[in-house]
Amino acid sequence: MSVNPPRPKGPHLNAMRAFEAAARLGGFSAAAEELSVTPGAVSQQIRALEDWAGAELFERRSQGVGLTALGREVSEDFTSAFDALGTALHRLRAQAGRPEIRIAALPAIAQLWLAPRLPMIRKAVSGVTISVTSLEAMPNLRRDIFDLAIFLDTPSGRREETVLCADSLLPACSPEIAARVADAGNFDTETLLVDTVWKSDWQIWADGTGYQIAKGQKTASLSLYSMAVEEACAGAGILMGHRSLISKELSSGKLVTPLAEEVATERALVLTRHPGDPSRTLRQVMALLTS
Amino acid sequence: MSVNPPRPKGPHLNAMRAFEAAARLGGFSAAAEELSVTPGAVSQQIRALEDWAGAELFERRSQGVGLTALGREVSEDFTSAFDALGTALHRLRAQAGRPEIRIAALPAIAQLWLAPRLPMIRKAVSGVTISVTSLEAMPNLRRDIFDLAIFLDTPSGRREETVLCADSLLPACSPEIAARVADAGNFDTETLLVDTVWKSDWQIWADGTGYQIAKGQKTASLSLYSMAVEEACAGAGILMGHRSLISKELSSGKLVTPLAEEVATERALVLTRHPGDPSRTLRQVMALLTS
DNA sequence: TCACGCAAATCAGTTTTTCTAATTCTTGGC
DNA sequence: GCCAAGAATTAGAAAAACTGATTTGCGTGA
Repeated sequence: MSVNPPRPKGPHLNAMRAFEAAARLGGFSAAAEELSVTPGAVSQQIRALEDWAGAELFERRSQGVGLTALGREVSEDFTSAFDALGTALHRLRAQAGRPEIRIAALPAIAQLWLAPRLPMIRKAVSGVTISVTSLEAMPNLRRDIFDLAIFLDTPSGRREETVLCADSLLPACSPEIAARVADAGNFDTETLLVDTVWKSDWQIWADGTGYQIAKGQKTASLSLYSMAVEEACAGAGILMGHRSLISKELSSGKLVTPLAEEVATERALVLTRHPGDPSRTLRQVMALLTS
Repeated sequence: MSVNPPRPKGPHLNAMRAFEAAARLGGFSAAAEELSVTPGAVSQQIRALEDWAGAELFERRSQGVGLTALGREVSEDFTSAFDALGTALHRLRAQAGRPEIRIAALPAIAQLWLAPRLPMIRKAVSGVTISVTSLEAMPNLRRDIFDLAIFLDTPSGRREETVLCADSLLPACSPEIAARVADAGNFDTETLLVDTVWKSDWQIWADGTGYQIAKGQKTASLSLYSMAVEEACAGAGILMGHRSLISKELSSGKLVTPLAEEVATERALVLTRHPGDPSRTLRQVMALLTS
């Protein structure tokens, strides 16, 4: 019982945040992704928290980690605390009066679906800064400060979600290629345009329709879907199109469907807002996006 | 609308914590005290948060700060979020199974009231580490990780508070000095022992009893109350005693009261625990302290 | 059976954040 | 008018957090 021990300090806030993210997402790498840091950083932070508590929060297994009983016990507490913090931040930004709407979207959605609608929105809410950030994966709206997110996802039916339009897969190409396919009766000799993020789109479509993709089929990979669309318009091959994203090209005739079969997927273009009361401007933007 | 803007980041967690503390305590210096940093650090953190939000959270006034409308609007959100975080931490520590009870107390209370009771407690809950930290001011139990706090305070009647004993002021000195005072009929020629933290104790007592403290009264200042008690026992002067802290010396006769007048104060020795369900061990320790 | 890949641990070195220690500013009270 | 209190503002120092490279452990598919 020393007379004046240094005031005992709690663990660092960042360590708790790292633990919360890892617990919620089920792994250090996923947490690192969400927090925009390396997995090593998350590992160190969580280790620090465990050292402070004097007990392990995760079981380290060869491929990945799992929560210990203790970790499971406390993770929801941390999650709801950080949710509350996120909500506080959202309110602060909303009340601070700097009028800004931040939208997160898949790169493909940002360019093919959102971009054509932006001018209309900017005009309707002039004076409000609209910023669009393209992300490969849906951010956690309770943590990252976005007002809206538009991603291709399976609708969950939660109140903060709005389905913008259903998604379906259908081949699309320039009219010339469509003619060649019609002549040949198959697309075995054509190049298939494959988006690296949605590698399996062709397979999904084939499974849904009964078509076979030939062993020696030529393919070309593109890392950006919008680039694949442009290539398809330019006659570089056949794209496996998402109807929600290429409707403009289809109606203008730049792209046509060489084969009629269309496969509906369980996913849809989903607009998600932060849970909590939306501002008037936000409601306005949502209405414009939904219409 | 650049294609891949860096993911927008929120403000640092520490900045939010600094804001929350300053908002709750009504000033940067008080927040700095609670967070164990300098006021400059708090000032910088809050400035960073304001920059992020694009709006001021505090009105800077000549002596101190006041919340702006915006600051007032959001401060409770942050407070409850950090309260939730504190509770999560408490639970983590409690569940982690490292059996430890942390007690915060005024130095005087730690040495004069708690120390004599500690051996009994240690015996009763052997295997549990009992740590005592002496602090000049009551910590915020929702933030600092203490299980119990014992301070001299006005009871608020909240559930987590237990009054250990009422406090009252009465002069105390060695029997020799008491004899001299009885002979002279006053203490004008004696030295008054003054604790620097409780400077006004003599004045409070004088106000309560009608005694006058002479202009040229000799005084001796001590920064530790327990040292003042020792000095009084050694015959160095008259101490303004807190009955709750010197009852042992009074009953053993080491200290006696040269004047019978005792002044009750509205304060008491208050035991406070963290709000939230106490562990079995904690309940046990509380029972021992209360008895 | 053996590379391979995945997820995490580790560690040194670097970057970023945070803090301190002075000094300055403003203003209310004596 | 001078002083004290509380905050702002620096530069520089200290602490924290992060990266990048490497290692480990284990399941998997050729």
